[in-house]
Amino acid sequence: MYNVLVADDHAIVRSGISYLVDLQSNFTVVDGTASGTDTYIRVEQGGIDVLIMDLSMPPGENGLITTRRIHDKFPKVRIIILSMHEEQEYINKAMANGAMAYILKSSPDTEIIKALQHVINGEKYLDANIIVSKKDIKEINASGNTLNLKGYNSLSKREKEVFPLIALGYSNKEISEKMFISTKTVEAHKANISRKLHLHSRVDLVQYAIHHHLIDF
Amino acid sequence: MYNVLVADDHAIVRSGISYLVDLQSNFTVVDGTASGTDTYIRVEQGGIDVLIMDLSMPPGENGLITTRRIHDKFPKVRIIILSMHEEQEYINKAMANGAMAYILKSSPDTEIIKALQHVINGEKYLDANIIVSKKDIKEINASGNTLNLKGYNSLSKREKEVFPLIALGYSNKEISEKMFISTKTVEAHKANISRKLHLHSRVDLVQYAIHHHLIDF
DNA sequence: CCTGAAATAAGAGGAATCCCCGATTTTATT
DNA sequence: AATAAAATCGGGGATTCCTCTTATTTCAGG
Repeated sequence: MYNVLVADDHAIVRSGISYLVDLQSNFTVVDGTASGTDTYIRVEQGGIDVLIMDLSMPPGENGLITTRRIHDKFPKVRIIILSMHEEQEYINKAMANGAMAYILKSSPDTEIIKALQHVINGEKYLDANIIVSKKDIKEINASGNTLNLKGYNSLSKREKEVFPLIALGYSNKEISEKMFISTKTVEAHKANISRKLHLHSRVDLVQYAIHHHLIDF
Repeated sequence: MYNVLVADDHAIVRSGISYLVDLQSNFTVVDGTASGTDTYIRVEQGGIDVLIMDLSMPPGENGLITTRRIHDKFPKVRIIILSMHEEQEYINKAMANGAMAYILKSSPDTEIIKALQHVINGEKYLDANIIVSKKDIKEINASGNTLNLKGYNSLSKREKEVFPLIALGYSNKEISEKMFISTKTVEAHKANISRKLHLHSRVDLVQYAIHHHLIDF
């Protein structure tokens, strides 16, 4: 019988997972935690074979850092990450920091069971619904090495003007007319923003703008 | 015996809620859905007394707009919103658009049970962990937060899926890959949305999506 | 069974964007 | 004054997007 700890900031999710895990004859959920620090403390107390953990548990320490800390001190604890994010970046980081399995919250319940069975056999497991391309892995490794911590403040005055307009859906032409400059200049600003902030698509720009409150809703 | 429909984009969460609800002697979960449009279609088919729904179900129609649509057409269906957001703004909008209860995902499971019992008695219910002032309650009852869905309802299911993706900045190609259709089909959906809602630019689309809460932030 | 809406998608032509390069002028800093 | 950064714009080719037209399949309603 393997003892399982469930870590998720949402009690409902903990209940759901606990129910699923307890249905398995060789697993039992012994506890639940709602934050990274609490999870670490609970693992420290011993008796945990498998940890099923969400990556995002605001506020406070997130699942990724907790994964790293627990894996360093208690390498025997198998960590299964249960996340809503299916971007390659999250998966890579989780696996690189000590996770043995990565499954999606949107996947059928059977994925958790599969992950449990794999990790107790010492095998890694990736959600069957995750599509991984070699190109993606290359891109992550390429961009991950060049860290830019400057962020938004590294943008110039003009770039800061252009940014929200892009996020709001204005075309290069519309922006150029609004600012009385050529579309070529808009292109330049746009490219500089993407380069400085390591954003590679319009979606990235929109998300960044939203999260940094460059646009109001 | 009351029939419950559970709507959440994460299968794990649906399982957890279903488990909890089925433990109650007078409630039974009859179905689960993962998107706003699917939820509406399921309610349309009948036999649903209570709907427990997440506010955020990307991509596609979100829970708020689905609440409004279902409440307009099927006012007898009691809607319980289960959300990760505890900001007053979300609560106000949900209640103003037809929800009978609002509970937090981070609350203990007992909150769902309390909400169920209240709504079948025709009473509204707010999560006990939410701090509400009397002033806030007045604001909840004010009608400023209600959505107007004249045009939106003329969109087809597929168009409602494409719309938020466009607003979030996805390119035709990215949308086509996400939905496993050709870029030509995406173009067709896009053109139909613009025609039906009389929106002529991407900015218009984004603004409409924001004001009608088609996208979650 | 017929009709219409919905979902799918192809072609063709022109507009816009993206991506590489380089260039000039203005502004700020040292 | 010298240097650096910012802001401006262009060329050219590849890609994508827009618009309009047409067409097939499926499916629900009368």
